[in-house]
Amino acid sequence: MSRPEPEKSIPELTSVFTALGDATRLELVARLGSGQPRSIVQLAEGLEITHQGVTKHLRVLEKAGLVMSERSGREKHYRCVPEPINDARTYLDTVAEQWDAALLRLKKFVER
Amino acid sequence: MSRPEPEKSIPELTSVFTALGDATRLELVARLGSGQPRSIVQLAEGLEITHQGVTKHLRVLEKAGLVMSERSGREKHYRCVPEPINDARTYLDTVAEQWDAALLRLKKFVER
DNA sequence: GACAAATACAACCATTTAGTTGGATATAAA
DNA sequence: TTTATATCCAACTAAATGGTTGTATTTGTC
Repeated sequence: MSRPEPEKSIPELTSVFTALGDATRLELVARLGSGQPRSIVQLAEGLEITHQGVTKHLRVLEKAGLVMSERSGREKHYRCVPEPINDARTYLDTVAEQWDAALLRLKKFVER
Repeated sequence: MSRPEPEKSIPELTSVFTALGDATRLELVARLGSGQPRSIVQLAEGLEITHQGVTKHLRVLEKAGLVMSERSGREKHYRCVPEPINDARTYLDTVAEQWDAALLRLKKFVER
């Protein structure tokens, strides 16, 4: 009945969703989930945009808190940070629950 | 171990995430979850943007498949459509699982 | 030391986005 | 029938976004 009370602030949530709202970044997210931390060139492998383009996408992910980076020699290694994804998941859970309930109420209402 | 194989296409997913990546639209999503279908003016109530602005946001939500609209007299009523939210949820579930596993592997690796 | 590789910084461009305003159209209410 | 309400369309603006290029800096390799 009550609206979703997010644990994280709305701005934090929107920045996570915005970060996920791009095909290239979803690809990076997928790549970072399949193993060790990876450098920018590694992550850019096979993508048809420049390294700079990838760097920008990684910065978006980093600002949203989805990844962390660490310098190692001349390379910069990015790794995934699961917490924000889980926050977003939790939020979507409550929204989905709310919407399902709303639809149930509506159905009953239509049946008089 | 394998990357998330989305049920829905990547473009569909990104448009859902993009639609959720805005505070006003998250607010609309919350409002639509708490009851009957609502008109544009009803949805715009209390928001400090114009009706046209709200209309635009609703169109983004509709293109992403998150809401449906139906004319009723001079009003247009919007209601929630849960499926895309659930698709997004499912996707985040697999990503989170993948990331947790990646972090576990990394931890074990660091411990030699 | 010279050269190659990985990243960083800055400027630039085209497109999209969030928002506005103004005027038109359709419907409901007086 | 006049008037008010709800939406729609189109044009416009400012800012953000996704991408590029060029140059510089650091670091590893020969």
